Amino acid sequence: MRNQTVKKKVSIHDIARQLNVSSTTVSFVLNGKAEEKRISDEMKKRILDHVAEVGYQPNQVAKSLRTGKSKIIGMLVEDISDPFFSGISRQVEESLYKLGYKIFFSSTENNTEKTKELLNVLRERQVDGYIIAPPPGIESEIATLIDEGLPVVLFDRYFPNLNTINVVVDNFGGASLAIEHLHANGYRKICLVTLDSEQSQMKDRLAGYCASVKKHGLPSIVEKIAFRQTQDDTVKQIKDFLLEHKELDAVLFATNYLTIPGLEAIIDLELTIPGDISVVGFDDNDHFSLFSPSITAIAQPIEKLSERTVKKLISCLNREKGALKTETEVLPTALIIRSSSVPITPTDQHKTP
Amino acid sequence: MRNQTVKKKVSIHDIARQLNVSSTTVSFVLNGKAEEKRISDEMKKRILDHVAEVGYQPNQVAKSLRTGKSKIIGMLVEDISDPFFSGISRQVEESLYKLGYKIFFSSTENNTEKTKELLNVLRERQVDGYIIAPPPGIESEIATLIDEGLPVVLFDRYFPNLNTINVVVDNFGGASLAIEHLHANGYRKICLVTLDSEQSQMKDRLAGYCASVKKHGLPSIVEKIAFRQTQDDTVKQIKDFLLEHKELDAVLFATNYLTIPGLEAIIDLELTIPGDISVVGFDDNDHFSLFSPSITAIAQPIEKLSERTVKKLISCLNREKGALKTETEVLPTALIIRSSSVPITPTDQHKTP
DNA sequence: AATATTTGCTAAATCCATTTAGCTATCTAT
DNA sequence: ATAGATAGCTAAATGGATTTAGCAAATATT
Repeated sequence: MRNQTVKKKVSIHDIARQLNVSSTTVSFVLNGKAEEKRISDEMKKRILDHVAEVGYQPNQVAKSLRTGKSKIIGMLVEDISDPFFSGISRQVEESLYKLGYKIFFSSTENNTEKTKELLNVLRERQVDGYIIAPPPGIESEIATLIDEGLPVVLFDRYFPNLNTINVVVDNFGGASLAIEHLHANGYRKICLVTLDSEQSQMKDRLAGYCASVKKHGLPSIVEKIAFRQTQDDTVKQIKDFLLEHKELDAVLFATNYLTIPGLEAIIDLELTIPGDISVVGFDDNDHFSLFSPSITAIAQPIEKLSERTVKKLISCLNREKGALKTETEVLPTALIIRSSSVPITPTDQHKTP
Repeated sequence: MRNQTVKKKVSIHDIARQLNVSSTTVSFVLNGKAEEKRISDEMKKRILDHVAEVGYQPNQVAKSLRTGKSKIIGMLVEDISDPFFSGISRQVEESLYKLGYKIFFSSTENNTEKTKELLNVLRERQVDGYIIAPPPGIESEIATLIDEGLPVVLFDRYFPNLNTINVVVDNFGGASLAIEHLHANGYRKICLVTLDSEQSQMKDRLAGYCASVKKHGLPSIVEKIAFRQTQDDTVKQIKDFLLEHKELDAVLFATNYLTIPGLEAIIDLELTIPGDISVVGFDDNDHFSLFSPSITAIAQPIEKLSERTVKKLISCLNREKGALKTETEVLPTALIIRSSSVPITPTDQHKTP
């Protein structure tokens, strides 16, 4: 009659005691080892019935401690509130949930120190595997995880000199696609507004841009935005840049959180799209078709990316101690053509904004 | 020379053995109970130095098992890829991370059964507290958590007949704000497009709409959209609705994932905003200012909501067994006026789309 | 000097499940 | 009748921490 408020959870020992059997037997039955361990069908039934009746549920923490497995995956994204990452997170969570895994999400904010801490926390919690969009400077920590034989899959970006399993999109090809499209539509002074970043996805997009403009004998005009700055500063910087480069007739924004401030900058300057300047964004967005004009974009295959990432991780988790084949899977991007990049009209040709 | 691949983790016992002390002493020192337990400063230093040197880190799983605390919060949102929820998740994660808590996120998809399972998983994992945007039909499970004295904070929606701690926005007031604004700008046939849902936030928005139109003697025209249907079906339903109600001059969409299909429907019908129909969305979005026309919206205070939710949970977690005061905190919304709802012009008056 | 108190530390129990090693009783084969 | 096999179950160790109860030595008190 004492502890009414806090219901004591029943343990496997309570179950065993109530049935007058040993907890070993109960454990065997509950873990599907009845035959293997030669537990009689009668006993099995008795235990299962009673467990169902009292609604006993094993303490997962104790289980994790003993087995070293947690059925938890640690997932580190750059920013859970970014549509690209939250989209992937959602899909990954759904797939893994169906396989009985739970997920720890955290935002790294692309911050090396925070990520180190997060990895530490995940390790202490004995997560079974890792899905990571790594920030810069985290190579050695990732290498350590790999060395210890832990299942790790990197996505979105990776470290070319690290033997990891990676799932990324064809950033080089995506950027090329954008330039080819703009070029075909008559644009000749195409700039790239990108982040000042050494991460693989950004380097590849830059490389794709450079290769394409070079191929067509166009000038290479690149503006790099510092990573950690306010949205307002970014808008300001892009405005300044556009004012200094009045010759531009098109701009490719290298990532979704440059496209938005970029559009703001263009609107602030009262330039018309695509009359004064044509726009393509790397990374599509649900809303781009509702913008006016609608925004042409390089779409990343979010579903496919999630699916492949999960598949890789799962095969990693299930592998029988065998060495895991490290490989980088590259998924194709798609050009979604909308009105922000319609073919240049004769009268628009070489018009200065 | 054997186990090169799998580094054995050091335990507190290893530390104790290496220093020739008992693990009890090490534990006391590491948990800041040195004075309390009268451990000499000399011993304390010896232990701390050694721990730092070998980089020992306590196994959190073992710790959780013993203490019953996990330093993990379970957070259930409707959909982690929805900007409203991912925004809140991001903020909550950041705040709680600073306080040493990690978070389990999951998307309920507003699905009662999935949520029950999720709550079970969270309980088994011994999370220290819960932050939940509850789906319908989950009252008794929530009540159970409360009965067991577990820290629970509901947000965005709640159950009026349940004694929980809730943090929500003024949905009634927000909807009223929208109608007042539309009315003041000359609109007279204002409909509400909402979800067919009994959840508190939706009921309150509907009530706010009804009260406001009634106050001004306007007709009450409400279209309810089934919750679980495809975006395409939603667009179709809204189109049909608009075609059947050509008298409408303004529409309030009750939630962000109705505003987007709603705008699509309007574009498909080749209606102009706000010429043919004026639009206000409940729940603002970063992109609304870039739409053309830009979209007027009722903004929810995401930061404040996150902050208050975390604060409530923390005080719950830290409370000294005392009864927690159950209360519903209601935060104000703000009307962000943009061009989708500019004052009606004389020539527009009572124009039929 | 004898007793009481304080200091400084530790053995062992505990949290709850899994798993190894092994025991007893029954059955089979010779 | 007896050794060997098998069926059916369990005691105890284990994972890695925290925490209770308490011991021995040093110091203080009378």
